[in-house]
Amino acid sequence: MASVLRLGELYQQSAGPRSLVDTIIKGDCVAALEALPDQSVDAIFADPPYNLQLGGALTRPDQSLVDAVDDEWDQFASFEAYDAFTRAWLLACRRVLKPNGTIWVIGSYHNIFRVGATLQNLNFWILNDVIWRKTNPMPNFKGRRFQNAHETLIWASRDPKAKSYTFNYDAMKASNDDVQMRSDWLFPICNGGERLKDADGRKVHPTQKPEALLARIIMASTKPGDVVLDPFFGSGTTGAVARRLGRHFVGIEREDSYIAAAAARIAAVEPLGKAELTVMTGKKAEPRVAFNVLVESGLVRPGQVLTDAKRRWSAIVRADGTLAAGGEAGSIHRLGARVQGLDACNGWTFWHVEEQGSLRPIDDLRARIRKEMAGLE
Amino acid sequence: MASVLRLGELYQQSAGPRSLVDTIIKGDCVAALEALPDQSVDAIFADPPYNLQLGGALTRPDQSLVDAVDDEWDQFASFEAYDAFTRAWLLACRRVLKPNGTIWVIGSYHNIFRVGATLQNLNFWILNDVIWRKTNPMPNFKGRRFQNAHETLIWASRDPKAKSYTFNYDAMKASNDDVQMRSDWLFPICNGGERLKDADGRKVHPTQKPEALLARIIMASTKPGDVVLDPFFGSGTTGAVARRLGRHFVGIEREDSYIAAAAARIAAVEPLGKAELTVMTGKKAEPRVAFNVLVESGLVRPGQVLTDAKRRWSAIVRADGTLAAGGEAGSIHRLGARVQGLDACNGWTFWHVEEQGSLRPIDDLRARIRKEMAGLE
DNA sequence: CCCGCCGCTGAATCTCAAT
DNA sequence: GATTGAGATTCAGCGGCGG
Repeated sequence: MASVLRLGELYQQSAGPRSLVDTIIKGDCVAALEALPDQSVDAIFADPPYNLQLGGALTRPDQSLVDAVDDEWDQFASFEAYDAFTRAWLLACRRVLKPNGTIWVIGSYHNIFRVGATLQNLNFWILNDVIWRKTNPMPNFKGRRFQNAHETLIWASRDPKAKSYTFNYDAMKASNDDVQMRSDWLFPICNGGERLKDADGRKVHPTQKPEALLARIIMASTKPGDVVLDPFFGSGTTGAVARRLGRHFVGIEREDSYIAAAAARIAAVEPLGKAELTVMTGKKAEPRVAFNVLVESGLVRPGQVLTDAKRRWSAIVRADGTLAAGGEAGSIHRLGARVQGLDACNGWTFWHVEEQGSLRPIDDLRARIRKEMAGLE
Repeated sequence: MASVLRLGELYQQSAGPRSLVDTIIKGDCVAALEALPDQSVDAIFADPPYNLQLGGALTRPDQSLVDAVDDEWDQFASFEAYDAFTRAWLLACRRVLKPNGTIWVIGSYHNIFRVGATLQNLNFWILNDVIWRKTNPMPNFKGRRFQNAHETLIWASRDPKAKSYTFNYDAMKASNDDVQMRSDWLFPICNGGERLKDADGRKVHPTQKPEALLARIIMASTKPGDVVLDPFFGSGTTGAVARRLGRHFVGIEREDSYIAAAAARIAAVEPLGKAELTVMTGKKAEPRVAFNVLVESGLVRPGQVLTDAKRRWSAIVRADGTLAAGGEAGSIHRLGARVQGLDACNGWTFWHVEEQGSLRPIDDLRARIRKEMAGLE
């Protein structure tokens, strides 16, 4: 039986029969869940091990070493072992989830497909998959793949018949400039002051999630006073955000160091008053539009000739979204600099296309695309 | 055995042994794939049935009916049936894929988790999951979920050991404002003039994919002249884009109406010329020039002093094309690593020579040699 | 006090040809 | 197949430090 750590008297109303509310239960996820009654939590957020299967060490171009997630808890012998683990904790979660409750699971391509298939096999009903787009992901240092710039969340109800799950549609829409909240969300990764550090300045947990992500999840799919279970509590982001937003939490965690850090973190949280429990909206930057978007959209054709404003230089558009001129090739910026013999050049304003007899900078074409994308971040 | 429809004489060079190249094979995916030899295609793009499992009819707020994907080919009795189907066509694809080939599969949350898990079970190696963010997705009319604004693609190599798969990293980066291409892509859904319509103005295929999406995929992961297989050819977007971009295609499709539309569409495509199709490459593709070539050509003299960009370290050039510093000697790379106390170092960018008062990396001198060499060809 | 430069870092399945 | 060695490879953001 797992031992229970109560967080002082964070919530008076949690005393009595709901004795595990607002606590961190120390122990293995499946065993610890036995302490909870059937159908006792309103929502679940789960950030299970991703089973990354990393190879050797990875260095950046400056030869510094990437601090890999190589913790023991992320090691599985095989996909079968990972599937068995996934099935076990999802089944345990299913028992304690209320019939109209929903579950969120986050993962990467290493594990999320197995998690999603297992969810379906256990008769959970997927409501959405949601993409967390990272504003500042780690680059692909060796240039062998696309930059892995997102993680995937699955949001599912307990079973297909459940129609009365909580979804605060109007709050989501109102907080999103009065258009429906989409399934792709943009947030920075957790760093800076929010990132928990130990006395030596080292990160407390290798995969601490940003509070903004949990805030969106909790605001979207729970009501004030609801109980949110996190079976892989880690640094306690779910607990901190739940408390701030006037929800209750139950955390399960095996490692003492994580439990201690999470407990201190949550104790320091100041719950918001009822009035402030409205959703915060993220800033929207002007969408970045790269030159290949013009090519792919057909606004600029491969083979088309670009010139500068005075037709002193010209270049040919290639299908891969680069330019070629005089045996050289490169991006619109590099080649613009190259033909002029400069170190740098803004290709958007330098290169022009002919339209109805007059020259227009390709920046005008980009503006057209941006207009179509307006509001998409 | 499937029947074969040849698309006129689209490609003269495809006659003879490669008799199925640039054709649409009519038939069931798995059976038709038997017509292809082992390890005969460079890349695969697959847009399999999504197994949408839609309930009743869906109406918009104005009571108009949403034209749902309710085609017979999208109906499966169970997840088990869908898994068996997925496993069968992926195995057949695996056989015809070259060892260094890659496969793309697109799907939604209804099916992509099962597809991803099956890919892993069959020993495909996931390289990225890529998110197609839609600029103009259909709203969620009932307001019960987030707007489903994306689809997911999985990009995988044939097996984990395959390291030489095609990825045109430099072209992707150069066309993306000189930063790495991310795993989230923004494209409009296919409509307007690109959307195939029949004589009555009805869409020919319910899930026609945008050409821009296929263009990015083909430009990123194939070379000109490669063969791209699409086992669920549908309206032939893969074939049309492959032909335009100087790649070959093989399509497999069951329905005559789709085959006819695709054949007409592809026949109308104008392939781009060789110059427009040249793919941007990086240093890895350049001919090797050893440091001693610089010494032998006199660009660098024995006894000359090299330093790093900030003049923190220096070394002396020896006549044999090695460097010496502080009693140590070795290649430009080894010695660069040595003086910095690192495991590795790119000597070409680390070491500099003084020229007219300013420091230039010896990589610049190498570029000069390469330019002379290029003129000799 | 501010600005710029520099160093550090984040869930990462991350080289390749020659021998 | 394993080993060796050349040499190619990063984006956004935070914080510290110096001018």
